[in-house]
Amino acid sequence: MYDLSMRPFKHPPVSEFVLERLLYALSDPVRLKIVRRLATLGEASCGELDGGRPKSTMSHHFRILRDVGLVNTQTVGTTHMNSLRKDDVDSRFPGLLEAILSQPE
Amino acid sequence: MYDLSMRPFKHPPVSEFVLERLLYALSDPVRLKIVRRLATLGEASCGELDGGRPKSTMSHHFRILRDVGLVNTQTVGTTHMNSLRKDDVDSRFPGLLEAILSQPE
DNA sequence: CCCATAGTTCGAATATTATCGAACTTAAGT
DNA sequence: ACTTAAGTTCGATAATATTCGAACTATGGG
Repeated sequence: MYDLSMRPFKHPPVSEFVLERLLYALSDPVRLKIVRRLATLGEASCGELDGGRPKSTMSHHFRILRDVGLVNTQTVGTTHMNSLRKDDVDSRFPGLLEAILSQPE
Repeated sequence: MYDLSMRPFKHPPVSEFVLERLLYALSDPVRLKIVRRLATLGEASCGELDGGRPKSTMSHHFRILRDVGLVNTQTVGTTHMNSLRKDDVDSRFPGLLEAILSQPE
């Protein structure tokens, strides 16, 4: 009973970003890798970033990344294009994303 | 059957630090606050940092902080003195700790 | 209109985690 | 010795998370 076009994803405003939740989101290896790849690719569909993992698993991780404000997802045709909310995260937590993503893998 | 003096705490070498685990450790509000206070105090006993929480709970959190390499604990008399392994963390993850701890509470 | 594609949602199993009381241990003081 | 102080460890419980299959839903193409 859900409608993709009528119910776009909820993206929290910057004012609702919470440091602890952001750190938690990034503490999962799968999610950290997603964020890393988005940082280099600029944007990517969900399918491009699964490492052979089931769609439902990836969908779960993307939702968490969206919920904490790290990722923006927009529907383009049948695919969901994801990108980092870099400016938003930077404005709320200056230097944080850079400090984390610049660390060696 | 444990012996405090014979079994000092295990502190992982810098080479074993793992970014994801460190982020996870800091994603808990209780632990993040411990680390924040250690950053300002320099060092503190376990008791000084409980927020009225039971000792067993605090002991749990300190162990996690030790296990990921964030905190050093040494026995001094009957108390355990904790301090941040700032230099170690910095050497492995330059700028990370600063970036996290400088964020507004 | 039918079908494939892309991804979400639901449900359930499994695994981790947080919290705390109770029992324990060591060091230090009396 | 006895007692207190400071933490740790154990055990149990409750809350959360991860993973994935199955069913579902738009969109776009033939």
